[in-house]
Amino acid sequence: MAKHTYHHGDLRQALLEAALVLLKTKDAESLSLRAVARQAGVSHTAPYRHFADKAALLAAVAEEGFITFGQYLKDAIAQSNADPLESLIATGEAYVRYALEHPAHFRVMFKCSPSEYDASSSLAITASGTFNILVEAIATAQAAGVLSAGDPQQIATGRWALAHGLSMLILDGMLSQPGSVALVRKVLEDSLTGLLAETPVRQ
Amino acid sequence: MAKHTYHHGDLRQALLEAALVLLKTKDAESLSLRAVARQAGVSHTAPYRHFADKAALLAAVAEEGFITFGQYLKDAIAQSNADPLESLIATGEAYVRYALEHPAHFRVMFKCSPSEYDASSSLAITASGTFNILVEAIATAQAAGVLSAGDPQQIATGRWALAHGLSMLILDGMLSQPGSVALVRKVLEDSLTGLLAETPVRQ
DNA sequence: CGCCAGATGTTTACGCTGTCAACTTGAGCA
DNA sequence: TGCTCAAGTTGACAGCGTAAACATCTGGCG
Repeated sequence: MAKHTYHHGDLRQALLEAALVLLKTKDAESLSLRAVARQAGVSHTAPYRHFADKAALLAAVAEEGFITFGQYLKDAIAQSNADPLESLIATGEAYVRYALEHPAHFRVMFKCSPSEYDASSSLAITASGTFNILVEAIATAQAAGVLSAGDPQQIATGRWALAHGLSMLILDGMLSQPGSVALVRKVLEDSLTGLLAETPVRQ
Repeated sequence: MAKHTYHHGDLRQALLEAALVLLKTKDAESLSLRAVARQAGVSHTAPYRHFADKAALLAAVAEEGFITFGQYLKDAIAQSNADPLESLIATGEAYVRYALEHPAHFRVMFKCSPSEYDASSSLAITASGTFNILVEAIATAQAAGVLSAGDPQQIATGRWALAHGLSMLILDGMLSQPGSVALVRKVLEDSLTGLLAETPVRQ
């Protein structure tokens, strides 16, 4: 398959890969449509044949991110030796680890304009699929009897928000990056056990 | 004080106010240096007499945000009737409320490039001052005996991260915005009491 | 086989952006 | 009074997202 024909063959995929290459070395801000096209060796308007606008390209890039991101979460659960509580800690750690290992990509994933989430877009479906990994981990822990009852969706929201906040704060330099790994685990644990001096009475 | 002289008088402050006006109606992305200058009724390079570059202007805008943001937190504590646990919940709610009421400004506050936090910049000092409000609320709760012992700084990090994550997720449309108020309170409470089925043993 | 229609990629152009250099204005001090 | 220098302006440049007009290839139909 000749790669140098006028017609590219699969430019859409090539553009996504080019974006990934740029995100490895550049930051999220400098990911311009034109830079992606250059990286793919194509004119600066060629992407418009495959994406409505820059936001659509970023949405596709974000979607790819959510897939590997979900893999991080699944791997973390798989390596928890079926310990449901350890799974919850591990997914939180994996969340932050993904953010630190792919900072630019992570930023793109969560910077897509809200309009991109409006409809039942492909991105929204993929993102909520990733979220569901967490929900199921919580349901598993509840079924094992180690986690209190409650809406798994809502509990997952709390865990997600905690990991997301930690990731963002570290990425934005508001937390000292060295030593943050130990801190992340401690915070994730505290959030499970609670912070009260007296153990609360549960019905 | 004639406002219409060639020399503006206090253009720096005027630019910050112009930025605030724009942030009320526009989103964070469209806050351009030139738009701020236009809003202030001044040529598009005038800001360079007061700010090194766009990032410096955004840093100043962010700093102003942290001040009113800190006021939200202080007000929340003041309205908690000296109940230390309620203070912790209320600060979390105030955090999210600020984010929802000033979404664009909130985004600017946490989008300043990490380099802006490098040195002991004015922004970094103000931001950590805001953070300290939380730290002190936690120390107060510990002194009152209602919160378990532990590094207040680290516990505050967890609370901050949780509120930050909730804010970001709501702003990015990943959480249904209606009904999010109740959810926020529930999540903040759960994070205090913990999620375990069995009450953990404390040493 | 020949050829045309439409998908795919290019060129050109527009207004916007951040930033720099050179210029002008005027306020305050000697 | 006149000089100096901070403060503001004008004009320019490259890069950006995007639209319109154009070029080129490919698949399917006669």
